[in-house]
Amino acid sequence: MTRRGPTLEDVARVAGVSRATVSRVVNGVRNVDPHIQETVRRAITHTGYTPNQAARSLVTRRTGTVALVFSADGDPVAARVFADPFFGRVVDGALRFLHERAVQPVMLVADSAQARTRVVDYLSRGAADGALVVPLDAADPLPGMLVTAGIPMVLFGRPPAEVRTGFVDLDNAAGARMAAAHLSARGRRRLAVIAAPDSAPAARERLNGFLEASALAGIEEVPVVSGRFTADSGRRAMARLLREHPGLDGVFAANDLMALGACQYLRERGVSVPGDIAVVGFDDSSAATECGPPLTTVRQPVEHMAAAMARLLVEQLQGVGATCSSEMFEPLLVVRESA
Amino acid sequence: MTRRGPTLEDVARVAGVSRATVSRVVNGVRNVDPHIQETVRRAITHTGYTPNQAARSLVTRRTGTVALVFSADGDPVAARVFADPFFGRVVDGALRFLHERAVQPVMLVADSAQARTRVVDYLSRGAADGALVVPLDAADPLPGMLVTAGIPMVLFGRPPAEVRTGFVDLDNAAGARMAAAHLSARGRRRLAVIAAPDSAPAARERLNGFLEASALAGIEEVPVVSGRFTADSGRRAMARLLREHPGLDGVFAANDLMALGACQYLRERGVSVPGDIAVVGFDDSSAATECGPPLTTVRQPVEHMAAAMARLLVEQLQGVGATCSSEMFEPLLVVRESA
DNA sequence: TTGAAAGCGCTAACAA
DNA sequence: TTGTTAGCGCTTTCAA
Repeated sequence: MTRRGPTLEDVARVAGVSRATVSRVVNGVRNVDPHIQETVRRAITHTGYTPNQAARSLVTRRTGTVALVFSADGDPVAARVFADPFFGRVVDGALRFLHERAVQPVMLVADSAQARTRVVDYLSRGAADGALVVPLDAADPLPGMLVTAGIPMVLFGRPPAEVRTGFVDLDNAAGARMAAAHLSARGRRRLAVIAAPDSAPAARERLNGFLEASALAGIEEVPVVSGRFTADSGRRAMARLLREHPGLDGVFAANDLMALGACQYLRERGVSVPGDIAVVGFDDSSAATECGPPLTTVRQPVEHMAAAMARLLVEQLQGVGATCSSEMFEPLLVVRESA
Repeated sequence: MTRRGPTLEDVARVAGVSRATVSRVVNGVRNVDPHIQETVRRAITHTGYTPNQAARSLVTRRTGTVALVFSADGDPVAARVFADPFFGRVVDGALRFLHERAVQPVMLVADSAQARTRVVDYLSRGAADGALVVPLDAADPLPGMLVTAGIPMVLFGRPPAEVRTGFVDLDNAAGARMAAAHLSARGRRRLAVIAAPDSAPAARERLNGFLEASALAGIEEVPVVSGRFTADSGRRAMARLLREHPGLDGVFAANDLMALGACQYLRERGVSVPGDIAVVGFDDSSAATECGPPLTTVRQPVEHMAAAMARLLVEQLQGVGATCSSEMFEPLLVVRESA
């Protein structure tokens, strides 16, 4: 199993030059006689030479690789990540950018304490130059661990205050304001919110933005019930809202999955959406289109955000950017049938 | 940006021993005095030492890393891979196995000629020890390229005859025969198939198996419409079948996502499933249970297959297994409500 | 059981 | 413009 290919030395011998010259040709350093360059190239194809990454990294302290990490605190990440096109959009945006920069992206999954340790190890050993981290839950300990380990990284979503790192994020409050404006423009006056735990900063911003815009529209009393980002928690929240506030005509949920749960519950109870109650979600994930009826929701420009995340990391690695720069993005209201 | 941590040398100095001894402790080689072991361990935590992967790989010719590659010949892989729970199961099965063997899996995406070259380069340079390749189309050139480059690899699905490599595969024809037998046992006689492009050998085997078993049951005329493995293509195929063959009472789709799309369409048109038309899928992915009604489907033991793929590769890397061993798996009919 | 020393294959100063 | 040389940090003989 010891694949031992030709080395620089071998190529040098064949080409009749020194190792250094071959290295220069391989790495495209100028100041090499075009004629010799040609000879060396021939020798390279002739020998079938491929650079050894380990040897290279040992001296450059670089791998040319960046990790894209999907991280969650408890459940199997794979089942979640590979069932929601949202993540496909993240991958697409990040990979496209990195490819253009000749940086090789590798994807990692961290869905247990053990897996997190392994990921931190992997990066600490220098197997990749930095990490783009997509945490599925706000309470995820991985970002903190990476900061502590001194790994260059950029996060998808604003980190907790104590974790100092670069990130990209959406103007969640603005998105929520759009949702409120849309509902009130459609004449809905008795609004409610299915929010999410305060531990997720994005969730709080969405709630606050919605309340703010409702107030501006003259709607003061807006009942709030908290869910946990899951469809099931959404349906439960909807049940409670319906029980305690029977006159509702509009609901905003802090993500699509909860909006989906709410719609399911309403449909089962014979409440028409949007006839009786209009529902607006957030994310524009696959759940939005699969919902019955398709969700009106607030869309994040995920691909752009992912590309920006990659750019921030690359700049940081090149020593151009700061280690903590961040970038904000604007959401977009997508009107479908639910509101 | 030159993260330069403590080295073996530093630890050795602190512990008052030689580099070699520290190396032995780090790598758990026996024949080290327990007392000294303790001292070294203390020195390691004290200095915050982490091994340098490049230096290590340079001498061992190993990275302890294996690549899981998703590969397709044309379209953006990410959008497809991250929308089909099937791939989540592959990832889950492979990762679980590799984690237990202390092998770090990294996932790569190869969806263009350029990306393929990069993946081959990545592996040729020794950034990972081998590859588990999941080709989305049969015409995919990547497996051939990797064989040529001498990269240890195992494929998901049987490769073309000219590509000599290890693989795992499902008896797709047998699964499709089960589907046909089930439908005809339930008294369905007017069957149709939502197939997939011939470029996917698994898809062709499923189609052939179904037609073969239908013929055996005395059902000769079976209309076939091709989808592209997505829910949306499934709903479109269903629409066409319904239009062109209004008397259908049973449909077999080459994967669950297309079956799901078909069910959605039927429901919308007020066609009862399975009352009017029975639907059978293939895969038993999470789409099967999320479908309304839950899908009767042919289950692939995907996790087992992926684990086997990982095992074959690891054995090959350890010099235990042959470079070309393969393993076949049997499908299982899972009867739910749709047929 | 431990240490000394020889590389692994490459890049990058520095000389020529 | 090219070659010489000194490491990068680690594992692994080989002696002691």
